[in-house]
Amino acid sequence: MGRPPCCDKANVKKGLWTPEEDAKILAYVSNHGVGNWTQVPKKAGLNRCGKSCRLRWTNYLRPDLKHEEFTEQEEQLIIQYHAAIGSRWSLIAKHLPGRTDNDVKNYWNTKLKKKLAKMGIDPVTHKPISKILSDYESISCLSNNHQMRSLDQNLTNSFSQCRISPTDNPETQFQDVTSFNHYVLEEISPSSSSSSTTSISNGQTSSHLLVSGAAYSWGHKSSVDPLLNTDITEEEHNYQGFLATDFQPQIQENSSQFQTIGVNHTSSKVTDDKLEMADCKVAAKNSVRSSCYDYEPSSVNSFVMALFDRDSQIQLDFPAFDDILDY
DNA sequence: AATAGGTACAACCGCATGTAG
DNA sequence: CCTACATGCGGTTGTACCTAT
Repeated sequence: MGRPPCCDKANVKKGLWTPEEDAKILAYVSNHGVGNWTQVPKKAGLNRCGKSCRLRWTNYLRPDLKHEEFTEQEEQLIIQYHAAIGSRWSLIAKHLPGRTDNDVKNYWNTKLKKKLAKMGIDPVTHKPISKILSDYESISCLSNNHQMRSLDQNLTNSFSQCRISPTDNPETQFQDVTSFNHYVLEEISPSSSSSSTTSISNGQTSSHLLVSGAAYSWGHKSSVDPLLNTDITEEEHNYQGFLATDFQPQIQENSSQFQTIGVNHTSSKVTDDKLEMADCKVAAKNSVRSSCYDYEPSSVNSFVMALFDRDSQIQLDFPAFDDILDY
């Protein structure tokens, strides 16, 4: 029953790879191509686990990998993606040509976390640390107080809200939607409680939505928090300025991955059926949620609200991640 | 020169999911 | 349909190198 084991785990070599071992992997791949990693140790003459060989190839030996320092632009992209989707390193790495998930993860853990902390920004929530601390103080004051019930009510409300993009007219963001099936979201403005209609094509690719979403969440210089619609702190303003300064998503005309990233967010077809399914699902769910919008942010629970709020925003902006955030 | 502490990053581990048999 | 392995992923560890004392 089942397949035979890939290797004898007790007798395989572990630890750093030697140049000779690297040469064997490279020779094997150039002769046989990539894949069938369980056979690689035997055929390449290596005393390693196939899984280890695959990892060495994907993280280090692949010819398309960059081995130089991360650029300022890559750094800002990582921060923006992390703010939007958290530590989904493989997803983030897909948008940084020549970088692996391991590269991005290591760079985040060794450099970027510290850099943000120095700026007074919490690397987990991407919110000012001073604000988080004051929110924790406020929350701790609630323990003997029946305000907890209203907090609970507000959390419930946060799940059911939709919010207007703080940037431009959505119609300018999603062009050419008529060529695809598209879905209509009823979105309720938090300030006016009035509704407007936004057409979102299910033909958007996740990469385009990612960049546009991250850019308008953090890349503008407004003095209003795009998530909470309240005044922001100095640290937060500086952080947004830091991300916005000289930042232009890289446009590579001949690269399908980055072809239409930019200010227009022109539509492009999704080739992955799963993405289309996710878009449909979220569109339907959001249209239901929007009907019961009734939430006013308060300073007491703004930290917790910000977390749930951000996830709601992500679900709107990045339908492909719906399953991840569907708690 | 010795060594303790910090840093960077390669590699491993364990889990979840997909799939061959 | 079930079992066990392959694959992909994120978290963690190990180790080489650097710097300060």
